[in-house]
Amino acid sequence: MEIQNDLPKTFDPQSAQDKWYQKWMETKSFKPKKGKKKETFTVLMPPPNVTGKLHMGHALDATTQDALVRYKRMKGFETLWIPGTDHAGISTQSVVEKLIWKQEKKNRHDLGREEFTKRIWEWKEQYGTEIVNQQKKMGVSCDWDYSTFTLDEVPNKAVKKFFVMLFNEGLIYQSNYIVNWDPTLQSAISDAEVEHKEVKGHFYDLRYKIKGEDTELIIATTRPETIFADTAVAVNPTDERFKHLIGKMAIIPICNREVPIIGDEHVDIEKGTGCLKVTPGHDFNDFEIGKRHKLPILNILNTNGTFNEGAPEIKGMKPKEARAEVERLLTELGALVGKKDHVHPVGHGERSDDIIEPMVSKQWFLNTTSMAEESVKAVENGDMTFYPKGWENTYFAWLRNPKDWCISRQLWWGHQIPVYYCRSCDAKWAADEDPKACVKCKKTDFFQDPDVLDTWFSSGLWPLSTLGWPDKKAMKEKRFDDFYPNSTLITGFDIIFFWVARMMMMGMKVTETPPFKHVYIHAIVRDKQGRKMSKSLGNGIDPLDMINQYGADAMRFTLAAGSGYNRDLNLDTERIEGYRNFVNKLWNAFRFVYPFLDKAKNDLPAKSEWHLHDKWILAELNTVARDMNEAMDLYRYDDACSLIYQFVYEKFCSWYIELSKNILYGEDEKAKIIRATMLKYCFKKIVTLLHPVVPFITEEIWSHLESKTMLINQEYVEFDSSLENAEVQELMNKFIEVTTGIRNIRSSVNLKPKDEIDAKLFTDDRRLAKFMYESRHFLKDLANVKSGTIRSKNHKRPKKSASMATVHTEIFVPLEGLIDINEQVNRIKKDMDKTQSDYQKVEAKLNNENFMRNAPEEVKTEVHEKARAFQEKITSLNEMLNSFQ
RNA sequence: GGGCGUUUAGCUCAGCUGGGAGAGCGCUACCCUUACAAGGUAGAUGUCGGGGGUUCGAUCCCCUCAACGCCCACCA
Repeated sequence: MEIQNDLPKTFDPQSAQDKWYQKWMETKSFKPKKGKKKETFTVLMPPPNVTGKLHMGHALDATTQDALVRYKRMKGFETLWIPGTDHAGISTQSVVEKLIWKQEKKNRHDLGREEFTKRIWEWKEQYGTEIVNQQKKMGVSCDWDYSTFTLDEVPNKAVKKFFVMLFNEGLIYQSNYIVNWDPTLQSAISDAEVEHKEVKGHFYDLRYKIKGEDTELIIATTRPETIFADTAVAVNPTDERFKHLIGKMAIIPICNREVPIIGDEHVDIEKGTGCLKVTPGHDFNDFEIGKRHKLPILNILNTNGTFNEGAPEIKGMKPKEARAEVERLLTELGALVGKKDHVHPVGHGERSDDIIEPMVSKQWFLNTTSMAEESVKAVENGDMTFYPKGWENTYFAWLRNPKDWCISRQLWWGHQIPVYYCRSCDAKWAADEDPKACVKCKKTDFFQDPDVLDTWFSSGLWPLSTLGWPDKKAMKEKRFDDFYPNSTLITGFDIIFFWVARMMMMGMKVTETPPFKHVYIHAIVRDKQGRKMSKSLGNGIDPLDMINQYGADAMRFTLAAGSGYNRDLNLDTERIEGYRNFVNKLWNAFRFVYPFLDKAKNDLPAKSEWHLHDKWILAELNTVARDMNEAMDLYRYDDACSLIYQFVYEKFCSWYIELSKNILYGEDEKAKIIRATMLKYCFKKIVTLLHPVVPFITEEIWSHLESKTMLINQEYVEFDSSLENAEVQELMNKFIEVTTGIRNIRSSVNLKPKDEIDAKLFTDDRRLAKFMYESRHFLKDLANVKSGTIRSKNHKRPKKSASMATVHTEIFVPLEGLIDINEQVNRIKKDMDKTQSDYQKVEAKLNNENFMRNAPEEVKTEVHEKARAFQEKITSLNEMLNSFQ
């Protein structure tokens, strides 16, 4: 029969991608719509930084979120997915500043604040659009009308509103405090932005003279260049060696300044020499010691990290150079008594990778103590849940030990701090609207604080501001009341405290409700060897390359299949290729069904008309639907993918389609119609189940199944108890086992596919016997069985046949003369050995009194059943061996 | 220094409340069989990191050791 098929032999992802994304946009399919469920479902996209191109991590983000969003939408939730981009303060400012330097040899100060920020805006317009285009390529079904940039008007209002609120409560305060100073950025950064790295350095032992005595102290330090800022020497007050010196004065070498010797518990007797130089201006611990002892604070660094006039001998030098110079001076003076290699952690700027200098400066801080407490409670009492649960430990670790958050940055790109200072009086106030006059003296000579807020300050308010808060009109338009709180937040574990914790604190502070109910933490994408993808290693994989090469669906399926509760996802492009093949397999399965679609009815026939194959495939499909729903509800994308993958290959293509050929190419018109209907029905369910993960090919196939509707709007497949049929599933499993057995025999004697065979089956399973008999035509297609007999096991077995046994059926293929008898006998003996060893294991259990006494009834029945089955197989194998006698 | 995690087939990983070890990729053999060679059929492969314990029974629970990874922590 000549079958017409105008579908291409391989699936073309690119055209489907463009076509359907456009269609979905035109039909506004991404906008929230009331579904059969009353609830809404909200997902907030972690806004990518505007600093550049999307990487695989974003692709994973996009895939897991889009799959979830499409799934929930199909389940009938009124679903909203909010996109956006982040201004990423430090990151963006330095990228653009570098670019301008490269092109024009000008830094930001040459341009001035206004011009410089204007340039960043221009740059943002360009890259922001590029990011959106990339996301669209991936198929993200977010509502673009909700798209928000962190520096938009509403987020800016949110930032000011929140700032003023906390300022007035006294939770935001300004203080001279020791902060992490990044000399490259020339700004303070928060603790969370500091990365500690092991650095090779030295332990220097320095000799300090004691005033008025002939003794000295040896002090160990890794930073001799900071001696100029020392304001004390500390020993442990219980240290017998030194406690008599407390209260005396020590003399700092080089500068010959006198500083008090103090006793402080912080000093570790074991560490170093047990004597500590105290530098409150440039060391976090020393700052605390200084506070306890009311020591003066000296600052010997400029904002660019060079030394200032406080350290005349090394003025203008950078720390490394200065250290060498100080070492030289100390040696000259004979004050350096030792130098040992020493590896120790040193803070580096997350963005600049520069060594962080602790420095005292006036900064804005946010006291997070009570907010952190609330955020911890919300997770403890289940108002917010982490998936996988283990990540709550990371969250707790951070929030149970809250530190005040340094929120001011000496940058230009960001939300300027809404605090105003009067030049005419001493007034200082926060305002969420541009003030007209000084709140106190009413004069108009005032200025705004030049600093901007930490990027994460606006990110923390993201769940609120994207829904319009605090602007009443915007909140109404964006339906804040319907969509807040968000349902699920999906993100990587690397920003649990940067972002998740901050959103929790800030969201709960404003609304007293956690901003989301679930947080699903996905893996970090690494290369196939488990290394982080990075520019320096050159092992990054560009999602767009993958989409061009294999299609968005294949990439998405790969990422989803690799995402469960794991923390690493080692991505090998070979896997994408493998799933590209799966996508193509699905396409070709559809190509098979396609020519018969005109025969298919829209509704399933009455159950009485269903063939056993139909009952079976629908039961299997139903099981898969149930399990996939469960998997998706738990964010087990890996399970969901593997379930449908297995079903499509192992059940649907290998058996149901193969078994359908005999009917569809046959003469029985009625049977053809029923089978075509069934195939169409199955296909609709399959593409529905797959759509959240591979939206493009499924929508394409759907368009051939139902031209009037779109799959994106269909209802997801739910479990239907009326389709359950364990009996038929068992029978089909046996059928498959026997058929595979016959093929196995064929393969073992090297028969060509064209060689027809005669098969003799022996079984006492009467239902199976009946079904095998009815399936004789199918066996011709499946294993080229020309003729055969089916008998019960009390019949005589044929002599010298190729044979094998399942626990229920013996298969004999008479091939006398064609087979190697020894080989066949060995095969059976090998099977016998295995079966006997299996049997002995279960038999041992049954003979074990303790097992029989303690094991639960169902386990015992199971073991009994196994023993019986093995026994039956052993009997069968013996029959076979006998047939060679 | 503290915490978390990982260790299962050559590779990447799954194994729920303990009851005969799984998937994908790769590999081997044979096949261009009328949806698909981006395919089909059949097949091989594991002292479930080491040691101890609990149990009738441990990949799974407990203890311990080891290796690797990540996070946090004040640069004496």
